[in-house]
Amino acid sequence: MTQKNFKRTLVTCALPYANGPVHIGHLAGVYVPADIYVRYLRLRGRDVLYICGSDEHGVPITIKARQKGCSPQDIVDEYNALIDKSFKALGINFDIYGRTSSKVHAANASQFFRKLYDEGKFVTRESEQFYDPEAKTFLADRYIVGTCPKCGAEGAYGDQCEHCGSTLSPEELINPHSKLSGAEPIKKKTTHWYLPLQDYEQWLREWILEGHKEWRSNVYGQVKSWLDGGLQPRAVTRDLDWGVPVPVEGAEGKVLYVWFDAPIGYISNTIELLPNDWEKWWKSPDTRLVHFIGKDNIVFHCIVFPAMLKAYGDGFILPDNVPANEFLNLEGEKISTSRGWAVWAHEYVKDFPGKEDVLRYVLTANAPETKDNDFSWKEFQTRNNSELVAIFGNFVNRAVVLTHKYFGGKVPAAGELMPADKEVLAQIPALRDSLEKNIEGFRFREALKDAMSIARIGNKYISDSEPWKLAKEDLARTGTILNVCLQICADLAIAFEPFTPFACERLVKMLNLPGTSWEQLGAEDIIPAGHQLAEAQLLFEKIDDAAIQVQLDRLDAIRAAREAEAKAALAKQVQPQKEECTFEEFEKMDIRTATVLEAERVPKTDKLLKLTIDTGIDKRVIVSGIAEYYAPEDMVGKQICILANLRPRVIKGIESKGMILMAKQGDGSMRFVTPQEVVANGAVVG
RNA sequence: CGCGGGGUAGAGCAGUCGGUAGCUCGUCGGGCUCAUAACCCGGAGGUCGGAGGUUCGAGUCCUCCCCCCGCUACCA
Repeated sequence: MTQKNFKRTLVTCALPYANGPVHIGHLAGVYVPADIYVRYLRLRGRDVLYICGSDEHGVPITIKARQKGCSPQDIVDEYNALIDKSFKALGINFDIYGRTSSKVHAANASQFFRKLYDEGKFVTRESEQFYDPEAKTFLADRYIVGTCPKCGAEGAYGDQCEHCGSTLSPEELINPHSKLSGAEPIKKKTTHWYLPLQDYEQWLREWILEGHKEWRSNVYGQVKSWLDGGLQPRAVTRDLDWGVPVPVEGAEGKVLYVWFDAPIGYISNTIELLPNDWEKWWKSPDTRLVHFIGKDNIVFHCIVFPAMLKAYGDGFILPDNVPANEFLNLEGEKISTSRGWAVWAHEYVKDFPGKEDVLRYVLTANAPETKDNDFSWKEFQTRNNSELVAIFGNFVNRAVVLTHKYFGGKVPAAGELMPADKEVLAQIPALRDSLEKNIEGFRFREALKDAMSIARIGNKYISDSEPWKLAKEDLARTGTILNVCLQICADLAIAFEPFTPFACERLVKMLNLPGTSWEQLGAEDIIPAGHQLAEAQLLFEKIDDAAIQVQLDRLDAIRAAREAEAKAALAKQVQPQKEECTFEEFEKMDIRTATVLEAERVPKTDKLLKLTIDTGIDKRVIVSGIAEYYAPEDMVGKQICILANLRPRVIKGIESKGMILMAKQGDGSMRFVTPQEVVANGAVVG
């Protein structure tokens, strides 16, 4: 895929937003594939720089800080540290994990803006936006809530009603109020700077649509769609007090919009790491720039950021590829940070110590490279037990254990190779070739299969040649076979390094190798005869059902909590007021207190109770549909209110004379209306 | 609404230029016993979302429709 001879590769990963931990969706979409790519390039001795960091500005962080009663800085400090730690624990070691709240970034982003500003690359626009007079801040549509004009549901957002799904604008909301302070938003004029993207349309067209037809279809298609639709000026500033201040006089209270701010973070973080040498990575045409991102980020990395860099000029290079992944679901449902539906990286490393590779492996084997995919704990277990343990780990164990058994752990010399041996050894270079092509073409799922094929070949070879049988009559031949097996083990240590680095480190130790390099992969003499192996140890261990059940239970609990919450929200929903009625109409209703004397279920019904009650004027029977909420024995002796003069009606063969008054909630549940203190039966309510 | 990606065996995925549908796991049967009840061989299982069309021939091209996910809420 590489058309040019690049001298070095700059790899960036989407900056995680520092208002929550990272989860498996982030890992599968961006960080694991990027890490595989970087490890591979390093193993090949290529010059690579690997950049990431937290994205720490923007409205949601200020909201979260307000909710928690702390400063935005406290929030980002917490998550920056947590995320950084999670990545390291999973073997994802960036050259720098920076942050957009750093001084270096503030200076760099500010300078970047200022240059474009000075050169007239922006346009300004005045617009009216909603403003919260109490919180003294402008409000995004999302932070204005009110009653939906279409379905009447409460709590509809300024952009959409989640109850009926209609798309709204804040103007349409009935009784709009700020989610922050509850105040009614007012409209206020404000001026912002915009990057006129349409000016770059033709250039983008040529650069991507003509020049990068090799990009993934989802990326290419998305870009084409945007370009065909026509580009609009895009705001690069916002009214907010958290962010990089707009470095222009009279722009107090304005900061750089995060999407302008964040990608510059890639550059800032490079500057922070290499203050004197960073330009080589960003301004040399022989540097290859690759952005790893998720599909929601395509527009920003393929259109907005390149347009920014183009506008800035000064030799900035553009991405050579943007291998965006689709999304990963969890147990069939969309991953959601706000709803807690996720597997968090920091919790995983706590729950599965020493199994960092397993997650890396599973997320790669099932990576959402071409479409959204699903992560399930059952699959996680199966892939560990049937693939990592049974195929990879087991093969290594077979080879090493046999070497210890027959040769005291010393690598036996290879005698004359038989056709079967040669055939096996010949397959490795072919797989290496495929592996290289797949990784360099960003097909990591395929590449992982290639690596696993090496272990499959090993298992087949050792089964077919049965060295444990030969050991009795022909120890030399046994030695040759084991020598081949051990070379394959060494191949595995190299080929799997990008995918499962921790296991490969253990394997290298077991094989007692000084180190590995990609160039050795496929050679027939990676481990010399006579070389002493270390003791056999298991590369991977089985994961039992109990460990999986713990995770499934946790998810069930989240699901249950969410359903309970939804139900509670439903219960709160209030019916609109009924049509006006006259006093005379009300007077006609004979509402009075009564006491339940007897209660029994009506046979063959789910909801009905037959109640015998004392109304003060008589004892009568009322059939009521409350059995789902009250058991008969709870009813006896209770004082309630009834509508006494309701026309009698036969229900299930029982004449019901009147109606029990119930308070009915939005979710359908009911409660009695009972006098606060016991009163005489027959007291008229009115 | 529009646009982009996707809809292929029980599950998860490949299918490059159109030429009798593949891979991994699971499942069933057999073999082996060195190995973490692991490994090896074989079988069963798909009208390739639906309907039309082009073609000697279509999962692969064209048209229409249905479903899922994104692009609009800074959730990769």
